[in-house]
Parts: sequence; structure tokens; C-alpha cells
Amino acid sequence: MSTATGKRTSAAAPPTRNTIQRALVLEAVRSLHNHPTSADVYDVVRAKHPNISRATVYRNLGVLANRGEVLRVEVPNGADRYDFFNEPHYHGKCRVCGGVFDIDMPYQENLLAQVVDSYGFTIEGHEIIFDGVCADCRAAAQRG
Amino acid sequence: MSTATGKRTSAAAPPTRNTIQRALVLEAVRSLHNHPTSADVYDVVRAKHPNISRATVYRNLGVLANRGEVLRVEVPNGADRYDFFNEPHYHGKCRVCGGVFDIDMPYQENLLAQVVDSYGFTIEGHEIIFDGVCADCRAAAQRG
DNA sequence: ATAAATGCAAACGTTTTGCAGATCT
DNA sequence: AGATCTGCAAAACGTTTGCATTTAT
Repeated sequence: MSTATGKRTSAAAPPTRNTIQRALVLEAVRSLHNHPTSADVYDVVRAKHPNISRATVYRNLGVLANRGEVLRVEVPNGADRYDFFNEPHYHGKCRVCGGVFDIDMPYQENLLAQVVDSYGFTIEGHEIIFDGVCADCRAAAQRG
Repeated sequence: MSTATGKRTSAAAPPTRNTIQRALVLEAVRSLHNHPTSADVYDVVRAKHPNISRATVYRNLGVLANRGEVLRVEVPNGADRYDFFNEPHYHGKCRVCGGVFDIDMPYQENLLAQVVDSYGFTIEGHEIIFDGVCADCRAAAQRG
């Protein structure tokens, strides 16, 4: 929010620049439709821009996530995943291969209403991660 | 499952021993009611048994979690937390201090029924992590 | 006696950070 | 010009693992 004078009131976000690296990171996330990790993104970007560093990829994934241009999926016991943002949705994590998969389920707006006591914790959002086995790993297990 | 000869058929879990270290780790988790990390447990155990190593704490937290004697709470972007197991329940993670807190809400048995499509992913369980601010950090922010 | 468990140290995977230099605006 | 951004290397963080030794059974 800005004041009448145009000055920022607090926590002013610095202006951002358009660098090739940033563009390539965004392009990579958009091209990868399998919840890529930062390492996946790094690999794709490096194909076009071999000198990019991991730090730059991490930093850009961070600013893109803050801007809302990509969605960061924080996975318990695993690398963060990224997704080109559509709508809030849920994910499953395969206990065999560690892969992350979309779970199509309506956004649970009524969850908060079911909270009995949060002990002073102010709830601002939620994440649901399903535990299970992905199609490929299930098939592999079937084969023995 | 065992055969008539007493041999294990598959994936035999090895017999476990009762070591002081294991007992101390369990005792520590039971004494700490604030979702301790492995580091917290390590600190408590080391007070009584200074020579214990971090590796032993990790290994014992692992076997105790597998046995169901403690509950492991896997937190996105943070160290695992442990809890003396009561019932499946949910947690909030403070976006300010990173602390983990219980959220009292009935177990959502009907979640699965709301899944529209899991794209071949076999769901075996779920975890809900609320995002928000804990009471202490909220109070601190209020004070400015 | 034997297999499990320990302690140590080193390695691991992921992410962050300090800093000098390059680059966008 | 000036701040942002980059690349590099190092460090931070949480956790796992190899190995020789100890210990419970």
C-alpha cells in the first residue's frame, strides 16, 4: 500500500528487474508439468544458459513465488516443488518414489469451521498432503 | 507372519534390544510436550548421558516412530518434530518462529470422499498443516 | 556367540549467504 | 549512478551412512 505522497508505508518491496535468468527460470517452471524441484529447473535452464548458478535459480524461484507467478509446494522431507500457478489445490506424495502429484479435490473452505481449539494460533491458510503410492510405483509393486 | 518352522517369510523385522539410549530417547520425547525436534531430544538426553551421539538419537527416533511409540510429524521446510502419540491430529506451523502447535480438530475421515480425481495415486492417509502465526509471535507483533 | 546398537566422523541433499563484480533501469 | 542481480564458493541445516567397537540377548 502507498501513501498519498507515493512513499511506501512499510516493508517496501524493492523494484525488480527483468533478467534473462529470471525469464528462463519462469519459462522452465511453465514448461515442466510434473512439479519440478529446483534441481529440475536448474537442469532445464542450464541447457540454454550454461553459466547460471544454483543460487540464482533458488533466488529467482523465491521471487517468482513471492510474486505469485509460480506456486511453491513445500513437501515434508523432500525438496520444494514448483508449479505454474493455477488455483490452490492439493497434492499427494508417493511414499515409494517421493514424487509429488496433483489431487483433484475442491478447496476446503469449511476446514476452519471445524477447528475446535487452535490454542491461540491464528490460522491463515492450510495445506493438505496426501500420503500414498503413485500409479507407476503401484504398478511396479504389482509386477513384483 | 511366520512359517511352521519359525522362519520369517519376508521383510522380517529384526529383534530389538533395550538400550539405555533408546529408553532415554523415549523418555525425553514423553517429557517434552512442545513437539520437540531431534535437536531438542538430543539436548535433553545428553544432560543425563553426555556421550550419546546425534546418530543414535536419530536412529532411535526412527525405530520408536516405526513401532508407533512416538509420533513423527513431518514439517515442510523444517526439522521433523516428535510427539508422544495420542491420536491422529493436526498441526499449525508458525510462519514467524517456525514452531509447531497442535490444532484441535476432529479427524477428517470424509476427506477421501471429496477427492474428485487422484490420477491413479492410491491415497493411504493425509496430513493437514495449518499456516499462521502462533500466540506469542502475534503478541510480539502487536507490541510492535 | 552373534547380531544389534553405539559413537564417531564423514558424506549427503537442499537451501542460504557473503561478497566482488556485472547488469538492468 | 545506483541499486539489483549474478556467479562463485562457503556455510548452514537436518539427516544418513560406513565402519570399528561395544553390548544386549
